[in-house]
Amino acid sequence: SSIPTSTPGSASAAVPLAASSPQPPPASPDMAPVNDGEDMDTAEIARQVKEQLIKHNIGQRVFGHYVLGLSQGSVSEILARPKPWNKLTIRGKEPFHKMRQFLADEQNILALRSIQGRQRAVLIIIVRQLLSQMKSTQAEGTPKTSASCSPAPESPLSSAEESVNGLAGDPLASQSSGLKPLSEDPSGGESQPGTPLPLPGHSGLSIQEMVAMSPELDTYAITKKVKEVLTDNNLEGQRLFGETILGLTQGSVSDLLARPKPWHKLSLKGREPFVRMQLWLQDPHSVEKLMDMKRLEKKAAYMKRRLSSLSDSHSVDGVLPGPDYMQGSQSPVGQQQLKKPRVVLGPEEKEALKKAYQQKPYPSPKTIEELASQLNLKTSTVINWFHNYRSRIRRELFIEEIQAAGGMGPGSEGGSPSLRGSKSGEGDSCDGTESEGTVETRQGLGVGLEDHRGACKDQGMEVESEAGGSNDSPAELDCSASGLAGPGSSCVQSGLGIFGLTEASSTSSASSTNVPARNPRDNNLRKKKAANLNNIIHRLEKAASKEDPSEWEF
DNA sequence: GAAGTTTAGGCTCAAGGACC
DNA sequence: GGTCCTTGAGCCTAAACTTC
Repeated sequence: SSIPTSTPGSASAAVPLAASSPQPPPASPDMAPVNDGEDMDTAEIARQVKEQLIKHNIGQRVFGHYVLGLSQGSVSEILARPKPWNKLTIRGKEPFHKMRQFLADEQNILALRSIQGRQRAVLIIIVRQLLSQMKSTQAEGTPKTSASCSPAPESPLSSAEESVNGLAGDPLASQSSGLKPLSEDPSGGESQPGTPLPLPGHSGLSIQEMVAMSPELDTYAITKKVKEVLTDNNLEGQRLFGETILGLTQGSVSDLLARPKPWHKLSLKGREPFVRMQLWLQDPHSVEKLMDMKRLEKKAAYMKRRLSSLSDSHSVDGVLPGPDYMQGSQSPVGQQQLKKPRVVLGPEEKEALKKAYQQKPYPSPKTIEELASQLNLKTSTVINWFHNYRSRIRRELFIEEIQAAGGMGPGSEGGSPSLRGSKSGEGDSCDGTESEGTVETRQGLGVGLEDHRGACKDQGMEVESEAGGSNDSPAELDCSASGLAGPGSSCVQSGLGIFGLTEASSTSSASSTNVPARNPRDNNLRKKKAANLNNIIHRLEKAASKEDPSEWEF
């Protein structure tokens, strides 16, 4: 009700999304007076707007569309290079009036955030309708196999389709976008990534809807719990769990479990596996089902072996099918020839790239060219390496921060899984720990880490400035004492709202015994960073907790 | 201001190698 | 042989930048 209506001028530009979309929140005529007498700090307004957009995960497109009635490009321009007030025309000043108005009332911001959420929900509903139409028009006689419903990866519907089908109780129809079209396996014998089992309960909601409505989940606690459950039940295989429950490959599961990202750093899509894990943990029959799958797989593997041994004995002239032939029902040879061999960088090449990274985390095209020619690599390989390295360093660094923050997360078990048992010699972990392997062995070294911190400063990743040195929040406090342990807290996420994970992260105290002592300088730095991080998280959560997902309309 | 292009980040897959 | 970890690469999206 407090959302201002659009101005007559901007109304034409601000196109409503759909009939179900809410009232757009642009400023009303009375709220955006063009008062030429006043002087506005356009840079400050732009900065604050930017901050709010980032904080609330609101895209420039949505903001421009609903608040300013401008395109994303224009919003980017205004926010990145706001002109001084005195150089703006009356028309040019209008967006700043609207932005100021937007900032003035938190309801506006929250409304816009819910619009963003609802846009996604509306999309899902549209896709759902399209799908049901498609299904009804499809020939009913065609037997449904996992392959027959498999969307091409490039299909824009594939992801949403998977989400819609995935929980609609139709496991056969649920294929993720990760599935390659060539994976059509009429036998359906092998489980594939992208065929997660239907999730328990919530049958009316798609996974995306659930993700959108989910309160903040403690990703560390969830992965920890999942690992525990899997280990306790002799279900260590990441592949089975990934393909059956998450619809992901083993590699992805490994990554997720070893280096879970904090919830607030994940996009909606990135949160999906965690919601799936959370729902899986809640299912009383989850372990049973997975064990059944394991048994079935074993049986299938046994049958396959028998079959292959039979066919071997019948093969003519020693023409033996290779492993690829066995895996894919289509085309072994042609496919094999099309496949690019994986590039494996040698230690010298990695070393050279790392050195280049330390000097410049964002190398110019010229530098990339030079590096590529020096190392005899393709430029795309060099670009990809930098891309991946930056990304992984960020993640490793964040985990480090969380560890330092007080034993939450992977560190509470005696070191991040990514740090635990790193391969001898290989030691290419992005955290700069090289081959030291464990946290313990890193004790006292601290060299690589510092180097990377330096590098990340260059990238503007330093969080210290974010806190602005203010210590008025419970930043320095231990989570248990800071009052952050309530719902929505990332420190002790014991109450997880509708998803209700229990005893999450109950082992925060364990860290005190497992995290080795560091040198004082390192400790101070970590404490300071952790404090700032807590501060940021606290402020974000405080803001986020004001919005009640149950009020969302779908 | 709109539209097109470039760049970076996020997510994921899957190959290759190491470990058990 | 099965499993896990690491990591190069592909694809998608959002933001920034450029052109008209």
